[in-house]
Amino acid sequence: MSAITTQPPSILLDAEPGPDASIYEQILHDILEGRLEANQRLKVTALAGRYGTSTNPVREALQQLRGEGFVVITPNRGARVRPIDEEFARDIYEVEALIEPYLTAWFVGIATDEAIKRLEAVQDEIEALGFEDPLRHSELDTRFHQIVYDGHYNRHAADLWWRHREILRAIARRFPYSMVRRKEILVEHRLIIEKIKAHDADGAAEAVRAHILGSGRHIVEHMRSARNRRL
Amino acid sequence: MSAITTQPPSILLDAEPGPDASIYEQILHDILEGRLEANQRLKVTALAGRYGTSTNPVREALQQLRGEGFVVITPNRGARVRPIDEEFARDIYEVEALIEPYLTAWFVGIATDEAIKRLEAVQDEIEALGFEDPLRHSELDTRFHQIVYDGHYNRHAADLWWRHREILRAIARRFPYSMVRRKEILVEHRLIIEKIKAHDADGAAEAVRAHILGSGRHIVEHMRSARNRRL
DNA sequence: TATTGACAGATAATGTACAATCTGGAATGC
DNA sequence: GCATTCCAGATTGTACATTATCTGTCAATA
Repeated sequence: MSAITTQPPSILLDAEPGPDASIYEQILHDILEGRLEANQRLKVTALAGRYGTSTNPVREALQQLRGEGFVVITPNRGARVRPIDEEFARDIYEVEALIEPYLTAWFVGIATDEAIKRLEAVQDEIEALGFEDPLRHSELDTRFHQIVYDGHYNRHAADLWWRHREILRAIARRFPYSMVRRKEILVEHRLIIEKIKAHDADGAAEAVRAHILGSGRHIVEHMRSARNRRL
Repeated sequence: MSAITTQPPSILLDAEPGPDASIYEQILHDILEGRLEANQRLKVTALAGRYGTSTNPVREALQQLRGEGFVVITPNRGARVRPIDEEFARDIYEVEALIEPYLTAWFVGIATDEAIKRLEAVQDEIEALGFEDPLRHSELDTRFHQIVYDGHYNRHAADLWWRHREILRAIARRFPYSMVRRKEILVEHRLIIEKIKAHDADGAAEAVRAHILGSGRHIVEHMRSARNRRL
């Protein structure tokens, strides 16, 4: 997939979309959650029934999702869920390993003490939580990075990050963090904060890069072994 | 805007979409070409009339374009053309300055003599043409980079590049290259080829980065001065 | 008998027409 | 002058018609 920069970064986060949520949100949620699985055919009439509306809203939602890359549509043959496989995850991580350091480096230059405090507060909360509640952890982890990226002047890059993040979170949700990886995450976050506090833009960027690549390796290996188990 | 990786990278290139082209292609073409200008309201009935169909295909095309970020839709208020202004151009160039070096660096490792020959052939053609025909130049320039990026394993990144490229080409079409910039482009391309031939991945990446940033600066300055003239 | 190809019916996508709902602004009354 | 009401215009949702694709049957052939 690949698009430019979309509409509102659709803050759907983890919350279950209520019955008043748009068809788009519901379908996307079901895709990310795995309820609509990879390559599954998406028939408009079936979806219309499932979500209790007529076909047109479904058709439009599918077109939007296609534009965003979550759905593949073949003319006269309908839509399918775009499979989110290892390669795709790896591809996204590698792009993130470029974008996030770039976003971070700029943040270092403009970071206020107050912003850094917020960063530390979130990190404290993460450590206090200690991976008990995976959903909550994911939420906090997202907020950690959001503090850094949200104020960036490059909205396009920030939006790209958000889009990628949504996908990666959906994947990560399927796998628990290993004990080793948990420790690494904490260390990496602390290192990032440290570099930011020292106003070391290059160091912060490099720390973020390592953080992304570490997470990517971890997830991709998880996916691979899950796939092998299925064989 | 920001999406993931879309459908077929819709090879619309420069060719005028024929009457059999999809509504999506026609609208996108008209947006990139400037016929539908920034912030202009996109009324479904009007578009349906313009392209000779009913409203539904238009609605779906608009949703796809929204997913891709070319159109902004507000609930119950309809769609508008997303303005492609200086900031947006700059944002895209900066992201490209990250992605293209990354794509190039890998190419250096797998580049065959044959691929390098093709690269040089295109470059020869570019120099022979000498900016006479801007459209043809743009086409060749795209092909030059395409040779490098098309075979990359990271389809997501390659698709992102293509999407960005389409937009930047649409912008660049509005402005002629200055004499200085023309010379620079030729030099930069030759430098890139040279680094690739030397199997210097880092050098090639850096050369590409400089190339992108140079083009970006040139275009953004053009846009800025055009805007100032309008005031 | 097994394989292939054509045909037919079912199923689903795509396009058209229309109804319902919302928005924005003009007209009206205070 | 200001708020309210009302109406035109546009979006959004529903129903239906048309067209394309898929599947399974059946006959023809090797």
